[in-house]
Amino acid sequence: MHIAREDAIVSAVNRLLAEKGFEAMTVDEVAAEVGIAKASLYKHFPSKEDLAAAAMVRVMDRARAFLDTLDAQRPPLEQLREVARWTMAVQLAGEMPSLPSENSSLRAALTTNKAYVDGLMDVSDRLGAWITAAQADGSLNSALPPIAVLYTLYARACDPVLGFLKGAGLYSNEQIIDMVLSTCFDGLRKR
Amino acid sequence: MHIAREDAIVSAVNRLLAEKGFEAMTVDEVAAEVGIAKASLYKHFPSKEDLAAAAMVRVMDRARAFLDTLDAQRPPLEQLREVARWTMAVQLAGEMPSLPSENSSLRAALTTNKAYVDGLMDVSDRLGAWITAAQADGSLNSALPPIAVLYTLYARACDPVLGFLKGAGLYSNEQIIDMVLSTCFDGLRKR
DNA sequence: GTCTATAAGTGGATAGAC
DNA sequence: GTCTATCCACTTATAGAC
Repeated sequence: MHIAREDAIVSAVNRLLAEKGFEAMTVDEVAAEVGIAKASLYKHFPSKEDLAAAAMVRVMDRARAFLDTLDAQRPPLEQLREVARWTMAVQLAGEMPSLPSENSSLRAALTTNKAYVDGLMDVSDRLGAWITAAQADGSLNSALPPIAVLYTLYARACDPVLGFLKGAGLYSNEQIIDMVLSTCFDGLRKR
Repeated sequence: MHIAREDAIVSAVNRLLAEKGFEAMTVDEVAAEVGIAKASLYKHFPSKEDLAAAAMVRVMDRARAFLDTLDAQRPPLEQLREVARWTMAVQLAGEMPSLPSENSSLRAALTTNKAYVDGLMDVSDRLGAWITAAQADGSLNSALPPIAVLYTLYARACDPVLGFLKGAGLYSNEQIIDMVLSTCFDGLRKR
């Protein structure tokens, strides 16, 4: 009923955000995709920003659920690689919302959304633990500040290289992910 | 006179595109920054897309001019590294237009703009030659298709990691560029 | 809660005088 | 070529009936 409908709304928002981004997505489209009137949407979510925030909260929840499935016994660098693989798979599946990274009304709305911020903090803490562990065991470059590693991993979720390579039409999704994983962890230089 | 004014227009467009992106930039803002009426703008450029295309053509010209300054005697991998460094410096200086990479009216306008396409092809050809040379001399990972390397380098021009690290406020522009250069060419894994 | 209808505002583009 | 003034399509958001 109520929850199911809001779930359908968030699904539509998530898909449209992945396809066109926040600015190009219109509330009319969301309502049309859900099959309800626009005014009804606003009974569930008070603004377009809140719609996008709800989609981001869901993605963050999906990420945390994925982290829960990982085998805690495996080496930390492997965990990080699996996380990067997952984010790229989500993006290639057309399920990763694409948001403006700066100077937007959406940024302010997101930073004041407790559910989103809490989720982001949780994910960052878990990744941060693996990063420091991987640097301690010598598998990750210790010259890089952990924050730079964290951002580099987050950036895989919106890497335009995935879309470019997909557009080239020469490689499967798995090949694309493997190539970008290679550039991310092994670098362009020959090992 | 005419040329100087159009140059001022393109400069304003370039700055606003770097600051806010194509969709968030309004033609009113461009006119206000140049100090002329909006209708006058449209005497010089027939559409907002053409404004952005002109900015992209200028960036492409700047890139080609930079390529001309490189010492052709140096190893190809060094050339590629210098190109990546340059694109990141331009971005950090707030002079790199940020455009939607897909599904936009702008994409169509750009692909039919001969000056832009020619410039892009020229740059791609020059980078492509260095890429294959670097793979031949063993300095660049030969398992990666050259197109994947090319896109990876292009992506440095719009890498959100630069802005994230700048926002952290802990590092200088030079440090940020060196870190991202390291992750790009050497990878996250320990060497 | 859902709907139709519309308010309120914005942005790209243009008409027409000078 | 530049200006003022305006048009028109579109978008977010809301009012009010059911």
